[in-house]
Amino acid sequence: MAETLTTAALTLKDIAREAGVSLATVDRVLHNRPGVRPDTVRRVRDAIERNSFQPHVAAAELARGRARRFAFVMPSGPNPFMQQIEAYLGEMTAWLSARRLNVEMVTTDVFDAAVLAASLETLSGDYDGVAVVALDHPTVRAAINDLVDAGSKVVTLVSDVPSSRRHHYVGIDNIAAGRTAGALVGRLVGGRSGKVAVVAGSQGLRDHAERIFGFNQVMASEFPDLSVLPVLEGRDEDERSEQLLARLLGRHADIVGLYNVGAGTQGVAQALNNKALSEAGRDKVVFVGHDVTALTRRLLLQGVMDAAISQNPGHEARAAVRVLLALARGEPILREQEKIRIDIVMRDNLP
Amino acid sequence: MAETLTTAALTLKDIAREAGVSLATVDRVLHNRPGVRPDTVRRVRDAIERNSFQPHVAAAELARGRARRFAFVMPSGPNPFMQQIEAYLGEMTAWLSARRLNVEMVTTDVFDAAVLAASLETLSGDYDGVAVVALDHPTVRAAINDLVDAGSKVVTLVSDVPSSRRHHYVGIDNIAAGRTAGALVGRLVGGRSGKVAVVAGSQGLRDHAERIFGFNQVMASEFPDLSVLPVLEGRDEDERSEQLLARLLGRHADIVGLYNVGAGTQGVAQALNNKALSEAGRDKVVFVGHDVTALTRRLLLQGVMDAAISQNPGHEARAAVRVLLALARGEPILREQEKIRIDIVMRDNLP
DNA sequence: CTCAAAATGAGTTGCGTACCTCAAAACACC
DNA sequence: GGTGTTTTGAGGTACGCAACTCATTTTGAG
Repeated sequence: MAETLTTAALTLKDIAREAGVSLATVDRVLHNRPGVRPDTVRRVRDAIERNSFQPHVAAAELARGRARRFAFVMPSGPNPFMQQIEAYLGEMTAWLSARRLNVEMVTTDVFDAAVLAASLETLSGDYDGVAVVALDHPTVRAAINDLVDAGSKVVTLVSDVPSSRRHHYVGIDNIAAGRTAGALVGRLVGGRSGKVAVVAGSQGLRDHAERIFGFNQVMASEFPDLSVLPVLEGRDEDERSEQLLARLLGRHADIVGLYNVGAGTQGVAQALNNKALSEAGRDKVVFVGHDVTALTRRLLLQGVMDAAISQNPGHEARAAVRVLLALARGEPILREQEKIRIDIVMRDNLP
Repeated sequence: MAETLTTAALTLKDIAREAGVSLATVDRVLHNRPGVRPDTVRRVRDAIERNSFQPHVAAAELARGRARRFAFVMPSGPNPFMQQIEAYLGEMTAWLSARRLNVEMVTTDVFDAAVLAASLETLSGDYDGVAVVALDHPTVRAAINDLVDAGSKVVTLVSDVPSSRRHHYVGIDNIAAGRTAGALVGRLVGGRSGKVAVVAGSQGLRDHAERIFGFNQVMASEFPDLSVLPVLEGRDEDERSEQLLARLLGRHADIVGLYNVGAGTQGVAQALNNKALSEAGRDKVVFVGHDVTALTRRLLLQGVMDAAISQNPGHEARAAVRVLLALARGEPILREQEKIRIDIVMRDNLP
């Protein structure tokens, strides 16, 4: 009827007694300090293991004294998604200062490898942890590795650099996101056959490329009645996206679906809402895009957009902080908790 | 370019000096202990406010000494959703014991108000916090209020008792969940017209009733071509659900959609997979249900089920612990973080 | 066996708060 | 003014660990 999930509360002193050594030696083992025989190390580790001893977080935190410094390296442009991340970090201030954590925002041009790498270099050695929205480029990869070597914990945010030695990635699986978009477009089109348009920022961006890959995968294998048109590269700009898409819609009368991979949503929506189009009596185009912002929220409510694939920015911000903290403390990471899920947002489950 | 989100690290001593009182007095104010003139209380509060002082969580936790005890009151039956919650709590053991938190599972018949209330009464006074999957019934409400009066922090889990004085509810908005299910069934049916079946556990359960309400709302207002059949009450049992549904499918040849509100999924799926049905050359029935379990996962992959509305059980378990801890510490709750979102899970974004 | 180096023990201090005691001061009341 | 009560100050101890010093023991190489 009742079952306890936790163990007794041992202290380092107990471990020392168990292992037959002094507190000083346990301390040396626990912090990988030199001057302990391998044999003794093993005995201490065994005692810790046997009793599944967990150092008291509060005591450890209190004893170390100095506060921890984390840096968030974010794009400098007016990106709503990033602004939301900043906003959520702002909401955590009480939480952060109660734990004596200092979080600093560093903005930079994350799309220029050299600039980004330079920004990262300036942080070297000064921070316990760094979260960075990273471009996947050799220069950036080197900068990240340098940070790691300097002792910082590094977490990539939103966009990963898998070839670097970063400690963790906080963000979604973009291939799965693309697959989900594909499934949604296919299903929501509802059996009609026709063409599907894809608008992306650039196929050079890792996350965009991966999403397109996943999207095509699903379309090819599961919706043979739908054919995907060549990807339009709108560079995440509204005007350009609108023009390209408008032209495409003009050329193909049988477009029934649209996947907008990145930003430029405003332009895409305008191209879809074009008067000439609706007057031609064409079917509604199923429109699936990314991220819940003020704009996409409105479009979903209006029925212009049918579904948004969303990675909760608040969750990303908080997860990044928690992961950095856990890494800095040497605690295990709750992988399930820190995993960023792919949310499907439709009108009725708008958050 | 760089911006800090946190404030200086003051201590209680600083506040005492600021307010012109001694440490003891600050302590009395902070813990609402008696024996301080209202005027002095104000001076201390002002000093705290002015400096936006935050007590050091780690120090407070260390000083109080004794561990905190939390109880989770859960249904005793073999409910996969609840089992997942237990499993996720199990994964947190390291996290919990590092914070000296004791979590105990108490199983009981949560569907019997008297039994549940009795279980709650036995916990009175012994726990810092209680999370309970609660039936909304006057007896239970009273028991919850008693717990609150005895000094425990109380959180309702999955199913709420809004009229009680519980401190927090960790779970989804079930009306919105029903609306989402409605939108999914409607959209995935893809323009066909016909009838929609609804299978629930019982309309007496608050969460089921709310889901049905939301579902009907959307169906009525947005999908006039679909008519919802009277709700089948399967009592969350497989056999009963299967029989009822099979009979209904036999009577109505034009059922195109199905919403399974609660459990009994196995039976529902079997009724749908009935040979006689497929041999009759009928269209596929769009099937939307709740929760991602081993079973629904399989059904989604097989294409039998089209979408699952999910409230992430891991998230619920962790949120309940975090909320109880924050309440016990007197910390503010990060509402955005602890809000349980309604996830739409389809084959391609299976977690 | 000798001696230096390596390993270990014993101990201290401090982190910021909770919680407690006891004495002193301020106050209210008659 | 004296009395009793309320309010405040001063100080101590404890929590579990990090980080450090210094003395002592053990070890291994010559």
